[in-house]
Amino acid sequence: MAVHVLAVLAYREGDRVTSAALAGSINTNPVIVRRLLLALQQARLVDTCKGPGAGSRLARTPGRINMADIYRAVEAAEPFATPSQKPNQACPVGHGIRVALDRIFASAEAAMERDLARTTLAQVLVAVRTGKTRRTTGS
Amino acid sequence: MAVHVLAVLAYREGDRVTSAALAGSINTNPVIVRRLLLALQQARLVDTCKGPGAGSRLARTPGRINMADIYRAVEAAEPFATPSQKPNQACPVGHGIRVALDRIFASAEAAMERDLARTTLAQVLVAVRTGKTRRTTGS
DNA sequence: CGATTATGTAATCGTTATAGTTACATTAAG
DNA sequence: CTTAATGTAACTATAACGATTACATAATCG
Repeated sequence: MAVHVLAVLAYREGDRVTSAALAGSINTNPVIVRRLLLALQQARLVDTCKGPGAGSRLARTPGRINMADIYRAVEAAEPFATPSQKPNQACPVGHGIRVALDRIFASAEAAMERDLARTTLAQVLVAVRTGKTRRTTGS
Repeated sequence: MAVHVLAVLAYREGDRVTSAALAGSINTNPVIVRRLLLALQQARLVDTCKGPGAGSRLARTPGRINMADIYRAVEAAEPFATPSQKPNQACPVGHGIRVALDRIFASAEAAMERDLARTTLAQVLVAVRTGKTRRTTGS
């Protein structure tokens, strides 16, 4: 959903857009959009002003924002479910499994982010217009 | 958590283990374990028998089961949140964004699975025992 | 200054996913 | 037939997320 917000901002390149207008495009509530914008502000992806005639706009050109930037800005929690309860420490497997899995999952997430980084917001905008996804040619 | 189950099974290589015993190691309920085992059975990762003295064991050696196998067996839904409501189709961005994002996310997930596939259950077992994670040397 | 416009933020509700729990049917071994 | 195990359904609890309402705050413009 964060991508949608940024895509609309990219569409109106340069213009400031209000949270109400963004919410209209996503079919949601302005408050939801504002909460998203807070995260995007902290990540220095958007630039928001208050007051009449104000709103948000991209902090950089769409070509310099990639999907990994957005993912990191928005996705606070890990994509892997962390069990609420600790495993049985008495069991030889339960004892060390957490650390081992954390490493593996961190690596997997890093791989995913590397892939996401290959697509910029500008490319998403082109894909939205044409219906086809274009990627940077592999390294 | 599914990894934990399989790691314990790998630890007792060959032996059949009951869901109650597995639940003891994970500090959870036997029913939870059985629900996991159902998914692992469908993925042909474990072999389960009923009756007294029965239980589950690995269907292949730990060296021939990797993290991507387990991930695919267990993770039914996508890791990316799919908005409940459709975007506003009247908006030029809302119109085509779904398709574009689906492709990007599918690619990212594939990248993650490729990374997960680099670690076998046997390697996890070694890591659990030694406290260090070893991976296959990059391609 | 003061009215208007927009963001920031808290409180609350509904939905969904997952873990957990209890209960019971089913199957296989002895 | 008894017993030990899985298969499965029903229900509860919890957490995450979207949605909604409400209100404080800041900035522009008359």
